[in-house]
Amino acid sequence: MPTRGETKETPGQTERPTAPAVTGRRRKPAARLSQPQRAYDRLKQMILDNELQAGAYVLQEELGVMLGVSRTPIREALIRLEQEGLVEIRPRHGMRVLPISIEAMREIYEVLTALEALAARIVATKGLASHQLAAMELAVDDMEGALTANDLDAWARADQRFHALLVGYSGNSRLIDMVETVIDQSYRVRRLTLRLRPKPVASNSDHRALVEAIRARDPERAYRVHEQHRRKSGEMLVELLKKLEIKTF
Amino acid sequence: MPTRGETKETPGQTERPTAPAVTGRRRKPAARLSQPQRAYDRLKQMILDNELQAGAYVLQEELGVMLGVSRTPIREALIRLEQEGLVEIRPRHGMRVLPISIEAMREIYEVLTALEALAARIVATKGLASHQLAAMELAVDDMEGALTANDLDAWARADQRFHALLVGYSGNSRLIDMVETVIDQSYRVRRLTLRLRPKPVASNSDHRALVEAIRARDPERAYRVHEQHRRKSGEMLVELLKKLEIKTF
DNA sequence: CGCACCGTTAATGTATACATTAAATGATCC
DNA sequence: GGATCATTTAATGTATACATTAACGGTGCG
Repeated sequence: MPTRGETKETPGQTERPTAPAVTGRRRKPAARLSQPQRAYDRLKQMILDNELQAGAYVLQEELGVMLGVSRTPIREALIRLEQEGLVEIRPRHGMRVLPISIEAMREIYEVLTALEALAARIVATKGLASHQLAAMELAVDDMEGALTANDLDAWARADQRFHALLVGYSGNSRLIDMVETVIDQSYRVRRLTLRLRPKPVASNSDHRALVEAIRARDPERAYRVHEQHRRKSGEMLVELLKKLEIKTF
Repeated sequence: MPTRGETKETPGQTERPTAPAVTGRRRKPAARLSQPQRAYDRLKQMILDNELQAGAYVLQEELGVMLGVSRTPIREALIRLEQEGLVEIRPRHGMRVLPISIEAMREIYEVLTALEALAARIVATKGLASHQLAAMELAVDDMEGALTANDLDAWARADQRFHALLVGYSGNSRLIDMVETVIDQSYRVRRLTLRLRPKPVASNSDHRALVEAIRARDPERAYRVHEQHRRKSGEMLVELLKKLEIKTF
């Protein structure tokens, strides 16, 4: 497909190229963020960091006290978190951090695989500037280094960066948002299983193969390689969860 | 940490098998819906029906008067609509119904194609009960009948039903939600171009081929057939929009 | 005549008061 | 003793009052 510059910028949604963790909306760098935005950021951070235990009910009032605001901004933050699938709002019981079931992980990796494979195809079709390719390669190098140094957290960060770069380079804002949503939903499980899973050694050759396919401008190879990659890790995670015999996280 | 309650069930998200248009959340059949839910439903309906013109700014106060509620439920509804990519909230100008650009349509059909093709693969892998296959075939029959009767609106409804059935049968709630989001985002454009596009005659053989692949339990064929189908219609729509030389809808 | 500054104001952001309602409790009756 | 129903109550749902702030227009100065 010709990468013709379309008419203009998309007046569509918020854009957020490779944001790492909690961002949500808003982009004003200097402006003091609104209370709902701050509440959203902090709550999301607490959920992802497991400071708010999955399954736990917390009342709006308590959340307000925790963050030093009234219930109004809390409610608005909760609505967003609910729509992102991180919490559930139950009429008289407060909000509940949603546990992730095995079945949920299956669902998540199913869509994640399809979406990221699509991103790989798009990126390989468009081609990348050399500094973009370099950024992806750097991420792979960092993963390799982290593995050698036996630093699993550093590996996870670099891996996350690699995938975020790939998806971000697709330029499709809807794709980017959707991937972020499911990545966030499954973040806790990945984190908690990081030290229980086999060392991610095979990952790296997958990543290098993807970069090569992109460099070679071979969309179908990029698609296939990356789909396989995500499918494998998804299946590994689901199997791991089954073995752990823990129903939810 | 104010941890209350224990890890109990593992209900993922809201489920909504084949809901046709506006639903959002909540499922209580008899219960009177909350004001935010009602506001959300009505506003979404008005947006999709083009009663709220794309690009138009409307103040929260005005929306409240329109729906007979205060700003509080309106705000909560707007947050959801914003997150679904239907409106934009601008600090002092009210909310704005987002116009759909050509670029946005490209993005939407890119992810829609990937997600529905995934649904086709899943459904063909699992297989369908005979009444489910019958429901899909009925939708195809209805499309055919509508075409013969030259009733484009009926055709569009049946087409929508067919695709909703396919995605719903995948059983993947995240997939279902994501498809619904982009379908809603692009609804207005499809509606407005319904009479400008060539008669959707090829569609039907695609649909029949998909049903056949599902019946034959051939996931890769189902995937391929449906990806082609959505890709074609996406490209057709984008080309049509370009020809119309209208930048946004 | 134009530009910048400042005060006004309209709209939102936020807190709070009030209404509603489902859950919990206890008393009563079988 | 147990179950049902009325009552209480705690939490949310909703409206409203108040605070904040950016847009706008007018005025004065260069």
